[in-house]
Amino acid sequence: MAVTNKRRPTIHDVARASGVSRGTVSRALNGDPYVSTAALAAVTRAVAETGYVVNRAARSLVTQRTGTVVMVLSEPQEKLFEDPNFSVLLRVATRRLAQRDVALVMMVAGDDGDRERVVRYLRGGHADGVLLLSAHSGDPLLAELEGLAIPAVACGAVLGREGVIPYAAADDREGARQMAQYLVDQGRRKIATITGPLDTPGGLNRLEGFCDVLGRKAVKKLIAHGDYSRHSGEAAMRELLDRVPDLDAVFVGSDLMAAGALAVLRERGRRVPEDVAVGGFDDSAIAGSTHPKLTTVRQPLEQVATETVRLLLELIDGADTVENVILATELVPRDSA
Amino acid sequence: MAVTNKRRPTIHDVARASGVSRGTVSRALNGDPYVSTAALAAVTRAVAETGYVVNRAARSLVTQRTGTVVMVLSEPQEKLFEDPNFSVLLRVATRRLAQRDVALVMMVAGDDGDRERVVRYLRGGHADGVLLLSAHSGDPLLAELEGLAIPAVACGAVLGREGVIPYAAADDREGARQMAQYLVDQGRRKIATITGPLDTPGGLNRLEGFCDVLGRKAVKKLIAHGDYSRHSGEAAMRELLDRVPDLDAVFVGSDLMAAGALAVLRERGRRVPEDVAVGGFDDSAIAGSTHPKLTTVRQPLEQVATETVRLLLELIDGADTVENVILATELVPRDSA
DNA sequence: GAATTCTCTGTGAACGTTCACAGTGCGGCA
DNA sequence: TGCCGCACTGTGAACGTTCACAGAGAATTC
Repeated sequence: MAVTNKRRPTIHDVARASGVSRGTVSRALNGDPYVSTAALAAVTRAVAETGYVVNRAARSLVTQRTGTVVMVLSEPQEKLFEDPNFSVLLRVATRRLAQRDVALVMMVAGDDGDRERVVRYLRGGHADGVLLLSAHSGDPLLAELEGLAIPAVACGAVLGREGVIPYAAADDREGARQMAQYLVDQGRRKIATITGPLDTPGGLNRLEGFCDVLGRKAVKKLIAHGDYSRHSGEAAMRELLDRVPDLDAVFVGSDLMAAGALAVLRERGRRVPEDVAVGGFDDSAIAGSTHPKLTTVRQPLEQVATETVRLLLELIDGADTVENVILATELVPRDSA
Repeated sequence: MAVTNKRRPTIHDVARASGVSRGTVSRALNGDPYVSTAALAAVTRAVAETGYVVNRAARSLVTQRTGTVVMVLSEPQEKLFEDPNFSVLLRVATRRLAQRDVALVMMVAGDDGDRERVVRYLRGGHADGVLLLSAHSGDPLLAELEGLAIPAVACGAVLGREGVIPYAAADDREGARQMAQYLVDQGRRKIATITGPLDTPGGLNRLEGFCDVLGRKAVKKLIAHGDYSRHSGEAAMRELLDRVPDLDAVFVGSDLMAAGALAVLRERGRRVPEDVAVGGFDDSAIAGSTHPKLTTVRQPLEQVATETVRLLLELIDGADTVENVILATELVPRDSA
């Protein structure tokens, strides 16, 4: 264990220390089978001795691979920070990639300037793949991405490009069905819904699932739209109450919006769940902290993240295509319904 | 605008296209003043024409700089995702770094395996600097970091190393003073507090500020401890109510814990703010979504992130030392006090 | 008018890897 | 015995930059 030396040890140092050549060290390090056991042992010892760590820059200069993946957050309104889901995705993805010694670079693609930076970064070949988060269908980044021909995978489907950009996601539609059915089974008769943005899979598919159970025509007047923000949940709830004063349940497309809806219901003097039952979606941290606690649909975010990473790594490793992954949801009954 | 060419253009291509030498292109690209306006124009044009983007690997091979900074999350309990502050820090830091064309790679340092990976990454010279998030004083990573002699800056002080690891942070102590004084001014007489972990600056300094106003001896029996989680806020509130049934105010060290405390107060039949006033800290998203809305202390997280990045870049640019930055807090009166 | 400085330019070397190629020695097989 | 293939090894070149150096004119100074 050498004291802090000014110069970092190179592969030459390891070669000298182990008495073999550069090439053999490289082979030993990269798991080439044509390395004698003696050489392998010598190299292993020398690496430990010198504290050698491969220089990625030099390696990627010749291999044309970077060992880096970019996570792009395309969140136009800066509401990312309101979304507790995001942190889960980040944490899990980082870990999974780190296990394969792949570094995760974060980039925000909020405005045109951001986007240009992302594209420049990718075009420069600084990453082997892209992990897309909350990409909307109209996102101009998507077109640019396709031109780049770089492996890309999304967390949650990218609407309109389901066949183009592979993804892993929760089964939003089935989850919504579960909740709608649950409300029906509780004897609710006038069930409204507050959707997320319809250009996101969560917004669209949760509405679809809702309609699957209740009938598209029957719920026509019982739909209001939000944008996943708490505030939009409040606004949509007000709108619904004005339009359909006698509603007795509402399925809200995200826990955060549901928290907003709860506040409005209270403000309007409706008791939850006695007068109005409320169902959320996500089972995020906020679901346990509302009053009353939120009955919601749990989506397996950790698994979504794990699978997304797996897909991306497969593509990077040369797979031509990969199968999308859809994960099951689970209804979590609490106090609001 | 060439069609997707197989080979990425190199500096040689730009040199050829602009009729100058490699060296001149490099100089033009890096803002060297000794470049004629004619050459600069030719290079600029050629870059646009060829779609050239510098190859970072090649550059960092010779400059020994990577253009990369690591953000390390040392959060032993996986409660990162409960913390809305974190996303703000991440978003702002990413942006600020991107503006300087520095990439941000994320690493989690939860267990020993994680930590080993972080150290190996840094020892390999893969990053120019480190951004520490929520590092506790006993974190073994800190010692390793010092041995590495790599620029490191923390978001929030690292207790016990304030003089070693530079930081930007909110003025926790003064913020706590503001809240304590506010509660006193409202006529509250028996003011308790729930602290964060005392090995974090937020835990310690907010308690200090509280004591500054109320007197250390006077509050001896009125202190309970939490760990920033919602659940710990509930437990601490119960403990306080059992010990001091006639308390009429409580200053809670984080909004999330305050949300827990509110739930317990309600459960025990105390009206907020009539019977008990509650003050939080952070002004995070949750503060607006509790019932009643939380009176809290706003810490300028975006500024904290901005300043942290600035300090780190200064160190990377060669500054020997930098001054810690302490930012002012602001009391935000809402309904809970 | 010569010497000196200043601005700008091109060139060779180096950064630390991997890869392709050309061995070398050894055992088996005809 | 001679030949071939096999297991393993070493070496030169290449990846795409930047940097130090040297040199060419032009401008400035004495």
